[in-house]
Amino acid sequence: MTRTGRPRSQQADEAILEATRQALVDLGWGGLTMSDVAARAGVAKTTLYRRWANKNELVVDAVAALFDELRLPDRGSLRADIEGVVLQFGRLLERPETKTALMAVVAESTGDEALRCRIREAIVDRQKHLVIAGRRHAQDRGELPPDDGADPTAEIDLIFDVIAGAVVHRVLVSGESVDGAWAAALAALILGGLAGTVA
Amino acid sequence: MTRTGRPRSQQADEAILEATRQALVDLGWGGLTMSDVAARAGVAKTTLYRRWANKNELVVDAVAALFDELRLPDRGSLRADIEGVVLQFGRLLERPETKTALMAVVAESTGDEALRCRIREAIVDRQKHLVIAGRRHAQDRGELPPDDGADPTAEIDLIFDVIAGAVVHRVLVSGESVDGAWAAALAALILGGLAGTVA
Amino acid sequence: MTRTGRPRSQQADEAILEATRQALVDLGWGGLTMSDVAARAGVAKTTLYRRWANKNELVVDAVAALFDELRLPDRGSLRADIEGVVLQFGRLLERPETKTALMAVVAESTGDEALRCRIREAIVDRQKHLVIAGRRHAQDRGELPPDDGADPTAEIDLIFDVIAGAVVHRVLVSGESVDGAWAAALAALILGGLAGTVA
Amino acid sequence: MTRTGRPRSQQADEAILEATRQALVDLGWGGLTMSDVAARAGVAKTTLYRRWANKNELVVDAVAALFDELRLPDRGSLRADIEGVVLQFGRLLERPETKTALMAVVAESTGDEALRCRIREAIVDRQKHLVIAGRRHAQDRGELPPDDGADPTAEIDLIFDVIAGAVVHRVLVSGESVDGAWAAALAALILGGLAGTVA
DNA sequence: CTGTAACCGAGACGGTACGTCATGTCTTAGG
DNA sequence: CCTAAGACATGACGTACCGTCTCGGTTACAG
Repeated sequence: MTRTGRPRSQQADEAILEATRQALVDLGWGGLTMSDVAARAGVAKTTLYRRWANKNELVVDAVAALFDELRLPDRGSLRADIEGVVLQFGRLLERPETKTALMAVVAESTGDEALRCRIREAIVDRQKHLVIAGRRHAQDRGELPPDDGADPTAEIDLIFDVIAGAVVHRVLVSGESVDGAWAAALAALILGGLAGTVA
Repeated sequence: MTRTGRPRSQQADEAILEATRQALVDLGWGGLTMSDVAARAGVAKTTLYRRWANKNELVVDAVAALFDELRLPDRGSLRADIEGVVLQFGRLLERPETKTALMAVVAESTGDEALRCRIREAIVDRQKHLVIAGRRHAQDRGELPPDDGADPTAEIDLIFDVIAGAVVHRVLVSGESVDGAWAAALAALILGGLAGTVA
Repeated sequence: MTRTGRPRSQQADEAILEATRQALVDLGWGGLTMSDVAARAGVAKTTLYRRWANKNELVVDAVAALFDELRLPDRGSLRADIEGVVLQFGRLLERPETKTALMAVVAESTGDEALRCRIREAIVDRQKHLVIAGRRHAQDRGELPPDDGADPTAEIDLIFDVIAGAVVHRVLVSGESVDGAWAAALAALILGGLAGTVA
Repeated sequence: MTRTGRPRSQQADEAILEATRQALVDLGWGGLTMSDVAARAGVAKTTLYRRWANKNELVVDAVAALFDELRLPDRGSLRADIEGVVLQFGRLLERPETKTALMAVVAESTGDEALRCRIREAIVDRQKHLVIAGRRHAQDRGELPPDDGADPTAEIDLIFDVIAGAVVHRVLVSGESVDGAWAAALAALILGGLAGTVA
């Protein structure tokens, strides 16, 4: 089977995603329209719909790219690692394109299993990996006990929900920023909690 | 200035809010339309717009009523109080009308200060009150030290963001349910954290 | 059954039909779009579609109004009556809005029985009435024999197809104008033909 | 200058024209699309556009081929010749591909001089030739006087507009078929008219 | 007990975005 | 140079919802 016909323009893809992010900043989720994105990207609506079936999927992909920048360098201690990831995630969520888009697509994903999967793959799993990496670093340093054979999934999920949930809630619901003091307080709470549950 | 003219129908209000919740269950946030709500409530669109300026405000009020049922009975220990409120909040969020609506209005509130205020008054403050009450109960029992004169706001906000954020994240983003075991684990983490920060 | 709701704007109807005729002059049949008509009429597309289901029906109604002006005053002789109606019909067809629209809707009416009916009622029957009236005038004057009891429908239809067809063909297909000389020649041919068939 | 490169496929031309006629039958003028014609002909759109600039020209050529079959055999009398050509033309117009296409391209030719020329060359002149031939036959037989030096163009055009117009109008506008009786009646009218104008 | 003012239903209104479709051009790989 | 395949920019399509408005008609309080 030979590939035939004109190939899709790769540069159109990136132009569309960038236009989507810019439109989110300017107009918010509710004001974002496919026509506007197409116009900003210098692309026809058809081209846009050929790649993404609807607004939700487009925005997920556009926003997902922002999560690529999340990293977990070894900062020398579990406390520093937690503070680092909290600050990083906080700064990411405070960007207007993330702020306006993330909750909206999560809301739309209720009752749309395909969208939920796309979000999980593109965004959630990428963050959860940070928790797993941080845990491994701490075990290597001896700050946390090594795996005892029990499944650590539940604990990882809990820590993930606490960290990500707290940051999301503070930024989007409470509407306050994530600064060093708050990050330190959250890290202290979690460290205490880990010590308490371990003991 | 005397109020004259035909008074507004009080039963229309409740019919509209109930119709809104039902429509959210059936159609989700994206599929909900004002016309549909009006039709379900047996009411003209005019009547609807006379009371709520737009979809967001209507949904906030419709959903806010659900949060009235949150209570913090004294369960005898801080641990039990936390587990109780986590389970209560989890069950509330797992209802389809809450699930689909809450994140959506939060998303819309980005860049809409009036909407953000309405959400804060109608929803957020109502939940935060639970944290404050639980803290006072624990102090009365001697589980937590009494106020030392320092402003406890920061600590209350942190605990609130952690509890509410973790529950929201688990239910809406991770897509898993809040059961007794998870509630116990979260309560344990927070209790350990409080002990650690206090010590 | 009581009439309820806001009544339709009668002035919108006429604005739309006039805008349609003007758009036909400017753009021709192929270039005419519903959006453009709506914009010219200062009316929303919805308003337009509420009244006419598609381009064809709209144009039929817009053009039909032009045929209202066709009259058959008694000019004193059958020859003069024929010449008069030929000239009138020729002038009507030479107007750009008629020229471009008439054949197009006739073409579309192939395979659309509803459209064919609409055309017949709104346009064709209105013209055929002129032939019937002219025949009666001529009988009153003694130029044609009175009805002998036989059905005159076939003869009327033939004369109608010859006159209307010849004018349409000359103007639209041959692309030449209908002037006095041509009208006289056509009238002479028909008068001769009538005499021949009668004799 | 030598012709180089791959030569055009001659069989593609006929496949396209035949596909066009078939598509006209199935979909009518309004429903006919270039993509569909290309698909039916098993040909790429590029190939189609390389030969015909647009839909109108393609359809003119596709339909014009049908007019090639018009003939005027000498049937022995002017009356028989007229009846013959009327019946022939009627049968041609009653074919669905002709019916739906002819008026449509005529309508489009309003305001498109190039298209008008193409129609005249491909279709109109081919028919008018029949009138000229019939006239010459009749003169040869002595049924009509020989040319007296005056320009017969006006008379030929009139007869042509009357015959072609009447047939077109009966079939397409009145929506009735051209049968022997009607053809005879039309022939009688024209013969009477010729006699009357000559006398 | 009659105004009158604000309410009510219904539904038409001007807008705007939707997602699809057809047009005519272009860019590939291959004949 | 032609061909098939198919992506491209453009722009109209007909639908749906928005939030406003205009109707005729309905309360309930005021004079």
